[in-house]
Amino acid sequence: MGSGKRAPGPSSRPGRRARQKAETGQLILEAAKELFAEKGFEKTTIRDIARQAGVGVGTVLNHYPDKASLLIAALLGDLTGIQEETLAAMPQGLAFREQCLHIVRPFFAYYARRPGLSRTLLKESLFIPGPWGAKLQQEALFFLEVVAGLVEQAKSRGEIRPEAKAYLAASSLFACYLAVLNHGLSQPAFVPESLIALLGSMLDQFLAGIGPRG
Amino acid sequence: MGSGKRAPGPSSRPGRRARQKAETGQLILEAAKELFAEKGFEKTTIRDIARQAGVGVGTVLNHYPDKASLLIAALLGDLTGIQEETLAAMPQGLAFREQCLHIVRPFFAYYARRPGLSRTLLKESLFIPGPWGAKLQQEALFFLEVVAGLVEQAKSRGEIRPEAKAYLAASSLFACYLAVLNHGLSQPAFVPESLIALLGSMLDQFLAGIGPRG
DNA sequence: TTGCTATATTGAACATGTTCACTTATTGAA
DNA sequence: TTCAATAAGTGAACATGTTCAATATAGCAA
Repeated sequence: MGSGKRAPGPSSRPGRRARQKAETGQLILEAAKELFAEKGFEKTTIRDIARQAGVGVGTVLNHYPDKASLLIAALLGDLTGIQEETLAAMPQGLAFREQCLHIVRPFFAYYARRPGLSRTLLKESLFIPGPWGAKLQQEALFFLEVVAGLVEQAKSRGEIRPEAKAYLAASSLFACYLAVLNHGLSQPAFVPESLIALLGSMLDQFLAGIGPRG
Repeated sequence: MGSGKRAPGPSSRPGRRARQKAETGQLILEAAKELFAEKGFEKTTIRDIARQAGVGVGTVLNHYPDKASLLIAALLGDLTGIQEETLAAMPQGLAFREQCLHIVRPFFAYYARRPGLSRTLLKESLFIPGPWGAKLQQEALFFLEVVAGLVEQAKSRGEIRPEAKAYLAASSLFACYLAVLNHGLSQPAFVPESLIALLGSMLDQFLAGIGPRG
């Protein structure tokens, strides 16, 4: 029934197949990005994506196991890009608190530009099977490592007590980040500034502790 | 096409309609509980539920706006029950840390008995529209209030410094609770004990703070 | 060139959540 | 009692994510 490859092409040298597959995958991804951005996740059907990419429906699901994976694929590149930029542009001499907020700010700005898709990403990202779910989780784990590293650096500056468990602290802070993000996305309007302020308060409290001074 | 009410019944006194509706809703809810518990959320179709309840497909969706709401309805009663029991059975003289863990333990035990449904609940509970989503969120907010109240009590016992912001602290702790829950449900086996231990460590760190002593 | 195998592609078929026009029962008024 | 209005109930129709057997191509060996 199918007509095989879309564009047979004249050349038959080795590597052709892999290149074709990569190109098709890219075509699908571009179409998905465009349509998700334009119409949102739920209003975009896989058939829409296939049509826009000039490809059969089955081909889309051959490259990405399900629609949620397609969303992750569409946004993950942006997210890792933001992460890299932000870490590369980390100013010197910032306190731990400000370092954390410096990382978070561009992410919140990104979410603010596409609250609908961000909502869906946050929701769909939970318990996703397959390689794309794993990639997203890997990204989160890398995030954790980064924050844990910042904690260690802050220790050496005397900003954080030496006996504090860095990874545990990073986990708690990441939990707060996600909770604040969830709260922000649950509001009708996503307001990054107030969310950053909220996260800042949490950071302060976490640094100071709430137990009796001693 | 439809045959109207399932059991017309002889009596026609007022209030009949409301009672019938409540009964039908209950029938549907029981069927949903049973099937969700037996086959899990995704393997249970709305048609299954309708058949088990002896009711048409449309009737199910007339009582609950969508499948996710049906899951919330099926579990929410249990959750509020656990909450009430746990609060009523709170031992006297417990430290704040132990009070928190005392509340969390029965919930984790509940999730451990149905990890699949708990996963789905956690995922589907994000951004659910309609009355059932609101009910679940209300439940979470009540939880927050309870923890904030415990913080205030701990203040008066001198266990928590007076200037600590109670609601902010409760929010951070709830965030950690959710993150630990998510982590546990992401593992192949949900092990309450180790999760409780993890949450305990977070509580300790949160009470002590990680900033320099002074 | 000629076959053979593995792989990419395809759309029809399927499963299932959801919508909706229609039927029937309840209720209160005439 | 009769009847009009309202509400509850119903399943066919629909929309869409996903599966899969069929098909065509690429890569490669003889």
